[in-house]
Amino acid sequence: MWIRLLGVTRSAETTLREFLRVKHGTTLPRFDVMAALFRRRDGVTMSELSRMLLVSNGNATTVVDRLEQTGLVRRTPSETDRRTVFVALTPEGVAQFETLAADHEAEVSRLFSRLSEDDLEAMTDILKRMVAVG
Amino acid sequence: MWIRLLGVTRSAETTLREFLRVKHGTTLPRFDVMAALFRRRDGVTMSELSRMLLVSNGNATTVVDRLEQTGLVRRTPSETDRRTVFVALTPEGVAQFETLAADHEAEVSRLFSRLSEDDLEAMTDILKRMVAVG
DNA sequence: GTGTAATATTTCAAGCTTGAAATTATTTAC
DNA sequence: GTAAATAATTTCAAGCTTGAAATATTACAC
Repeated sequence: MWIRLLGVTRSAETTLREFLRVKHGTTLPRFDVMAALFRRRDGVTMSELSRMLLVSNGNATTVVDRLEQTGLVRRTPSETDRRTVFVALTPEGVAQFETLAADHEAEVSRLFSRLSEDDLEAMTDILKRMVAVG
Repeated sequence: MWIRLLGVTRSAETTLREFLRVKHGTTLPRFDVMAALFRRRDGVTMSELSRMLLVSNGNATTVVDRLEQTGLVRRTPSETDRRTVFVALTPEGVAQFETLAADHEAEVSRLFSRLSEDDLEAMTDILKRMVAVG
């Protein structure tokens, strides 16, 4: 089961990576960061971000660095705690993500088009119960 | 559903990576290669290997390079086709993998211990139908 | 208030991963 | 038989990812 789960996930990721690269000139990690920031439009801390994406802190730093360099993302130091930094999409980031999002959504639907509504529900239900044994 | 699938898979991978690092001083990609070679004890070509693991050719090359350097894996040029190379576990590789395998298996079971037999079956069934829309 | 622990982020080295280009070898169409 | 297409592998640059160490700041115990 685990092998199969990994296989399906990897295939889907490969397809999505290719899709983002060819059609939108971006990468999966960048998309993931932007999606997280789009969901939390007023900004999140670096730690929150890496927890949301299940990646290391160092990783979040470098991906945000690159997105910041291309002007899609902005860092704002917290005024109350000088350790923390808030990250948020810039207007350009929001705009670019909006054009990506619908397209990406369609691609995901296409990828899983073989599954019925019942399948999706059953799958989601099981996945919910799977979270974090640690 | 896709978000959740990705989340569960990433968490599991993180746990397994940590497990392999701490308990066995190895990495997930190395383990994956060894597992593939263990299943096909008489050897596979580099291309077969990367197809089995769903990684790029270049990636397979570098992971095999490192495993070869530490003597766990051996490359043998084909006698009939001078382009192809067979990769196989060395006796040390087999021995090391055997001690890993049982332990890894137990860790995977532990990770998914919340699921019933029925869940596992339902999940496997759905995953089977999900493969490769492309 | 001071010292210690905890928290937030970045930096760093090492390894992983990709896609494209390069190399070498085989097959196929004429 | 030869040229072109196909195939197997490696090399390469760029980017991703991790875990640990370093830095800076805040919270807490006393």
